[in-house]
Amino acid sequence: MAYDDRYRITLDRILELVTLLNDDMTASFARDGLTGSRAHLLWELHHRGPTTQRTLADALRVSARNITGLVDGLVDTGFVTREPHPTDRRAILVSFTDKGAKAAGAMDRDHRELSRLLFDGMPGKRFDGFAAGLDDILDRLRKELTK
Amino acid sequence: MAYDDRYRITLDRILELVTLLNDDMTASFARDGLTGSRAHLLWELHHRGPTTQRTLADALRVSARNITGLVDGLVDTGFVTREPHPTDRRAILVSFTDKGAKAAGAMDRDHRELSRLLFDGMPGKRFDGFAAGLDDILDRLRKELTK
DNA sequence: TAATATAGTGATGCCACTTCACAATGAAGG
DNA sequence: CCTTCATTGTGAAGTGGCATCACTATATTA
Repeated sequence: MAYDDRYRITLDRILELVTLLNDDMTASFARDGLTGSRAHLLWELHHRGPTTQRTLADALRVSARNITGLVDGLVDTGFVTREPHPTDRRAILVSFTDKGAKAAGAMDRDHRELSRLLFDGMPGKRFDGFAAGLDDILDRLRKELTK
Repeated sequence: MAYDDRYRITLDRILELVTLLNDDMTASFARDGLTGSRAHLLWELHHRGPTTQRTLADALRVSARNITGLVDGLVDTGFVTREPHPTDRRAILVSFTDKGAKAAGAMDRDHRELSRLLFDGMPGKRFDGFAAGLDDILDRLRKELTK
């Protein structure tokens, strides 16, 4: 088999992995009453603590307007609250409710669980080989996209 | 470093790969005047030839109603046409226009090009190691999602 | 032929995302 | 202090993907 064909087949497998991961995570979020975007916002909040909407917009790389909408949804469904910013009266701090904090914790656990599902019990050499190749690919892609 | 941590870091890298690939492909589609979903439909058409909307709905795993919308968009932008089905007067055959066929060809080339960008020049052993690990992961994930 | 299944579409609604315009507030400089 | 400029967030309006429900037209089958 030509190299070119092996490359294409492997790329197809990567794309299949993308789909499967996406489906798995989407389903998992849905079980918690979340969408992917809202979960992403929660994830960011989990790592930053109470955060300004502007900061969230930059972190998620979406428009400020879109953050307003996502936070609206998360407030309606009880995951976060909007608190006044202590020093800047223009700004708003988004914070977890109890429900939101719990959901973020669940995401943390799901993340660990998924990583175990993928790798646990895999021969060390295979894992290392995979990780090395993955790093290589990532470097190539990052370079391509920045240039 | 604990194994668990290596697993989590590697999962994070996979997720970064997902994002980068997604961005790259989305940008590429946009250059051709396409969205991801419309490109997906074209891709399917490329591999099947003139196809019924019902069949497309099953192939893309979306509702029939959604296919109507996607085809509407692709007709408006000149990528496909709707032709009567020769034997079933309920059904519609979606076919490429010249522009659509060219776009599908371009997607084919882009796909090859991307696979080369990712793998070309990579040491054979590293590629093999990556491919083996990828297959392993894919098996685990497939099993998890079917059960 | 009558009952039933199937292909496609209108209506309606949710979610993610954008740009543009604008109000309130903050910051910097004269 | 006060004017000018920058920034935060939101209303308005639009695009696109997606779903369900109701309905029409056309098969299929008993």
